Amino acid sequence: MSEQTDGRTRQVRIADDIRGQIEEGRLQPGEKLPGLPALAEHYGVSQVTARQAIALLRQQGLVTSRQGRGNFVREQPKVRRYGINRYSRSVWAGQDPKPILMAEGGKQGKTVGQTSDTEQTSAPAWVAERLQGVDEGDTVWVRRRVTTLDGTINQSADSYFSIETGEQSPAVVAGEGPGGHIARINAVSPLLQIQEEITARMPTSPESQKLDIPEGTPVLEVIRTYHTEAGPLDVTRFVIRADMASFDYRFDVPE
Amino acid sequence: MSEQTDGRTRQVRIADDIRGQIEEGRLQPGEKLPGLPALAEHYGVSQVTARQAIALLRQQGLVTSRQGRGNFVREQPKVRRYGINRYSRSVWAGQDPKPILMAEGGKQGKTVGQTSDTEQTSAPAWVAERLQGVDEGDTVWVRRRVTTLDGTINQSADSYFSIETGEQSPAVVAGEGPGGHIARINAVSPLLQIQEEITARMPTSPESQKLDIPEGTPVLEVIRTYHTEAGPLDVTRFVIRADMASFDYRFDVPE
DNA sequence: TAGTGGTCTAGACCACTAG
DNA sequence: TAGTGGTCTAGACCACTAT
Repeated sequence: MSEQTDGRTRQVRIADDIRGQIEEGRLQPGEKLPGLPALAEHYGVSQVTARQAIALLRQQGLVTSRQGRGNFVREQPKVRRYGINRYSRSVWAGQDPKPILMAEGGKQGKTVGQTSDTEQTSAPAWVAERLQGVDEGDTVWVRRRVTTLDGTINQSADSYFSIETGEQSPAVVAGEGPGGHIARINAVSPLLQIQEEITARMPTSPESQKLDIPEGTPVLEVIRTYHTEAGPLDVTRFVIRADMASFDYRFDVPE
Repeated sequence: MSEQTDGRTRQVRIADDIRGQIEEGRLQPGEKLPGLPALAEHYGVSQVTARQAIALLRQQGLVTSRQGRGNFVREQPKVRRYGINRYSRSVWAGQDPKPILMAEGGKQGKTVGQTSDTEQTSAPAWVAERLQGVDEGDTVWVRRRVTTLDGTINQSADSYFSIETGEQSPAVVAGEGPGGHIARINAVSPLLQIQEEITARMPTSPESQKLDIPEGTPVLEVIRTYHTEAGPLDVTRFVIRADMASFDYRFDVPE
């Protein structure tokens, strides 16, 4: 096992040591760690082992590595708070509402990107479970978007609609037209409730690439359903870098 | 770089290949992967590189490794849904309410563990921000708990209270007495609103150990504040295995 | 060009599990 | 005992960054 006293391997012991230095503030965010040769020398291990220790820290989201430059204590990006008042009627009922995501904390945020691309696919299970009258494998509409925030890619959002919705109101599916998306939904059928289901997981490799997610950063997966008088109309799955987002719910005590 | 055609390294290419097999269902959850020597042979790489590919999959939460046995496609544990009606008045206003976490989906769940340990500490910044009249570093009460669910450790919960709350109602701080925690809070001052703030991150090494979290599994960090007529009384931080939890919020469209 | 991190190899050795 | 994964090494070579 090549342990020495406790049950920790060399790489773990080195990682723990460095993590301690970060937590104590002796290594500041953005600061460069000693190079691999120096670390290997200092701890009396091979460079490969030193590198493994750094890899552990990277997986914990504490360190980033930049080839040809060095290893650095990771700087935490600003988190955006997603409060429920970003859905407020007063926001989207106006004529030129800001994008939903911008509703709150949009002070220093500038949305760029917003790739939008609409097509048909077969409904995944989790969509079928939530869209009325849609079974798994049925053809549905998807609108896929990737949003950039302050220059860094932030989230992807895939919105699913039934074929019927597409026929009745193409503008909703295409995400175009006057008045903002919620307002358009509301025009089709009055919007009653909003549901958000949240989990977290590690991104898959393609997601890491697509969203440019650094190692050691999980994603929040949010499934949002717009419940209208005519039933659920829009089921959207957001995948958001967890280190850039915080969801905030405040509600009365339910009866 | 030792790439061949695209920009992917060998380890990534192998990992992607195996991930594809998992997603297609050709490798079923719980199934054993080929051994490292076989993988190395099949892909024409060294065992170390094959092992690295497996490590990537482990980091993505797709594979677990058991020493002396092999690598296996990870089985997803059952997720528990945390809906807001676990806070319903009708649940805790009764005389012998179930533990909050059990309120919903408690059909097959058996809570064991529940270590509880109350002491004083100095308030962290995030507590001071939320507890009225408490500054960072002030002395406050903490009650720390670790909850076991169906035999596996599931979450830790640290509840913070001001010293005043401790004087006025020791039972609330100790988490003891008749009627369940929410009811006790409500008795001190009527409970008006509940706030939950959610993020996700990778667990630190000590947390991984304490909560027995497998590699590639992030944690959800939930900060729950009980807002009473007299202000926020209880600020609790939950750290929950993300692969065992899903939070569900459904609310009316805010004005 | 020199220094940094990243990938890969071959081989040694350790620890755990099964039969 | 044989097979599995886990750690570690030394050294080769690649890719990126600074100067």
